[in-house]
Amino acid sequence: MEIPSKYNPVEVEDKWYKYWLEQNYFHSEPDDREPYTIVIPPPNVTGVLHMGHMLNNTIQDILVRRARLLGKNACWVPGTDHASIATEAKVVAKLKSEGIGKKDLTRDEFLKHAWDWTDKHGGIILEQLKKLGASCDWERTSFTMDEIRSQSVVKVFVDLYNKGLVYRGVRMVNWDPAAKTAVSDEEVIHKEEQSKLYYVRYQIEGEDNYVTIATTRPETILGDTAVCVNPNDERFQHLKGKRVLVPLVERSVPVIVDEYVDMEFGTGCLKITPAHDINDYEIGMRHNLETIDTFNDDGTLSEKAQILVGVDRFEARKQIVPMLEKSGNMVKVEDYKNKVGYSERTDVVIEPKLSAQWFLSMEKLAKPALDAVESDEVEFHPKKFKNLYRHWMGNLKDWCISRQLWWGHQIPVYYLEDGSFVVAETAEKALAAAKEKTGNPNLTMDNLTQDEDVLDTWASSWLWPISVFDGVAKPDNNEINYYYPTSDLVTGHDIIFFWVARMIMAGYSERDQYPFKNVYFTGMVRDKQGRKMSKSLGNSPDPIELIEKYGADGVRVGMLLCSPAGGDLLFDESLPEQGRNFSAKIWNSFRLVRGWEVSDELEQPEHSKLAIEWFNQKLSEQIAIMNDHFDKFRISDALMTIYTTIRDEFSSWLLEVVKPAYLQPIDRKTYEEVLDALDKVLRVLHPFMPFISEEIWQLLRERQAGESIMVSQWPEVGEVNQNLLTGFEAVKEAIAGIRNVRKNNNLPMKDSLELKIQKGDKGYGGQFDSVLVKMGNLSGIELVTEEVKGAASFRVFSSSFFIDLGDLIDVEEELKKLEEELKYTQGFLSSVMKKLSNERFVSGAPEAVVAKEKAKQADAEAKIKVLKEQIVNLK
RNA sequence: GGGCGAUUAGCUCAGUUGGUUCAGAGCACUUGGUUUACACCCAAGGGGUCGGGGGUUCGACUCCCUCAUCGCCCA
Repeated sequence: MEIPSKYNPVEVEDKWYKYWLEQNYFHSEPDDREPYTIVIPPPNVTGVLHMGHMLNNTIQDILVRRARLLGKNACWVPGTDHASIATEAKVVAKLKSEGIGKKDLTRDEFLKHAWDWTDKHGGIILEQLKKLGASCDWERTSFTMDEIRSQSVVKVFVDLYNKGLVYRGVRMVNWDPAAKTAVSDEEVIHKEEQSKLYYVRYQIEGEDNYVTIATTRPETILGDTAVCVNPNDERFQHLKGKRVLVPLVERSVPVIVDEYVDMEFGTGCLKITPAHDINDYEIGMRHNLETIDTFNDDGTLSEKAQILVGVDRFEARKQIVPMLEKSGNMVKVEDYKNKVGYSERTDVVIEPKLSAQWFLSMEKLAKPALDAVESDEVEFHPKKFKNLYRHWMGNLKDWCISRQLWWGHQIPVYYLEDGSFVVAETAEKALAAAKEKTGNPNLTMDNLTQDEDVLDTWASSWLWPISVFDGVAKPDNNEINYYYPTSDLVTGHDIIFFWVARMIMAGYSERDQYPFKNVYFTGMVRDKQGRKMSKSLGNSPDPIELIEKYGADGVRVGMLLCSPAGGDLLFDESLPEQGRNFSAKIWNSFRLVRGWEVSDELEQPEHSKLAIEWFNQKLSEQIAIMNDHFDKFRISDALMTIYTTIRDEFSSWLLEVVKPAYLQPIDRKTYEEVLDALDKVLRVLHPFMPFISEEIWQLLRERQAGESIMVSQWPEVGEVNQNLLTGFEAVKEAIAGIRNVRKNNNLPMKDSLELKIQKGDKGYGGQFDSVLVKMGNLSGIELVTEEVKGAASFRVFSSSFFIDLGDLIDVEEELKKLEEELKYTQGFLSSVMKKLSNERFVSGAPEAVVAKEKAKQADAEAKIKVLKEQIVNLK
């Protein structure tokens, strides 16, 4: 068969992905095997694939593919998330560009547009993941707003309501005036800004005196209902019991006292606007203050403001300043740095606003979820995120789960005409409940109005590990019983609260069990300069272009090479390039092997037999190391292990040793054994580089139709013979020594050399002589009992190796080398002796440690003896 | 203001619960190499008082205290 000299990933990757799909290898059904389950963090339907997804899904695919090779029933459930705010914003924007306003549409009409939009864009990311090689069970693809998932969300809402955990309340919420909805605390991003601190004076009612307050938001004075001072503040004792007039609107409001006021800040005198500041709201509650909401939902001033009605809040701030100056109330303006909350979704400044919302009480839900992580029932990788989690879980506020949007799950609350309500999964059930509640059998649907709002998107994604198996509506179905709890979750640490914590809560609340055993937190992908990747900076490469350039395997390797768990990773194109280069290396190794002519006549040479024996042991050792890395979720370490094994041990050592002379055939036995070794290597490589491993594996031997490396087996780790491994390491060193002598003396590889060895006590064993002869191109090995005069030399352990150079030897150079080596060894010995002569070390340290130090002493002493003799001989 | 985390080679980071030559890997760099798979390569090499200081210990990159710098989260 003709093997192309260059590996072509694009062609190969498409071919095998198609094959895997045809063979239905990705699909899982419950059976007798141990399940291994991952649910994908569902990407937003609005999104396109970015580097974060690449990292995240590469890791998931590695875990799933390895589980499959380990013989587990692996199931990776894909899907997407409806992303209420983000999607609604996109749809509104699209409609606007077509001249359609959301207000012009009915809810149903709008939803039709939203569904069209979702149908068109929603699957893009999943399609892109196929290019990456993701082995998801596509038959199970779920969507947070499909029928089963929607039923699940609604049912859970009703259940939690019936348990008394869902309640309706008026609260200060984070209002997004652009999206016209409440958002959760987690969706508010605080940014430090250069702003102004305005000093405004209020006239004391009935007097000609004033009191000055400081504020960053002068436009909110229109909603002031008090001025507050600290009860301990001597400066303001005279104000107690008095009233002041709010500037411009001339409203009379009381002066109140509250410990909350910081005497050091500003003037020590605080204006109170209960409708527009969370702290003011709480003070207002304590003092029974009036609440005047001076803003409309879109951030413009309302009728209640009396002036500047209809003007946007920022414009109002600009306009009110000259008005206050004119009225004589503006005292001064200072520059001031403060933090301002922005909406994560729309990037507009969040407005604290009082409104009626649905809340989920967190206290009961949080307890088991916190315990689970504390006790490592759910394990976080890396562990450091436990601290963050504990801190957050200990300071939980109730979760505002309603959103003033249309795109999402409409809240299953139905209001009667008298304002009371029933909560039910469907309209029919609601009607029945309403009839029962009112005792009026004649009620119809026309008498009921469903709550306009939808639920927060996270209120559906927190059920994801359960709802993808329909475990909410049918809590005892086969699938949920088999696949749940899932095995591992891989996600970014930025959504630990949004998503991970809430899934754990839902897991215990719904099924009294954790949703996943392990959580692997990935870092954030940043650019080379450490900046977050973003569209506006244009610093994010297009993943699909990267795949086309370096191959999916290359990109996967590149993502992992720099990605310790939890730490941010700085992405640079040299990384996938390195991955691509590695593909080429593997390909060329394979080409070498497949290019050999095989002879049935030839006996297996000793050196080949030894090298194969050694490599099999070495590979076993390396796989054991990889298994350990996997167990501890050190995925990039596992990759690095197989990377160096292939590049160094397999290609540079095994293949070089067994390689026949130019145009000479190789013996059958060696050839087959090398193919077997490569077969194993490919199988442990497969999770990381699924495509090239499949391509080579298929070309390696005749395969039956329907066979694939992805459903083969992860190699077993056998007994490892440490003597063999250390013996071979000694040969490697000896060969390096010979190469050095050649290099230093300009002795070309093609000229064979005679090697003399003086064995020490525990030195070179001689078992690998044939390997040494081949790799060093030696004409022979002679054992000697004394140093060889006038020869170049080097030492491995306590053996000395000599290469007679006749007159060619540079005595000065050789002496210099020996002196240096002697000096180093003596220094080493003295450090060992220092330990051994320390009485407290000998008595205090474990026996094994002391024994090792003694062995070091013996080795060093032997080496020093040899070196000294040689120096004498040379002189 | 509160909390968490980090600080190790030019860069990005490991260092597995204090003990072999433990100061490492990859990349980058330097030198040499058209050996008959691979220059997307091979071989060899340089480079760090493990942020500073103190402590515990026979022994500290590792544990404790403190300071400095940076980052993240929360208020």
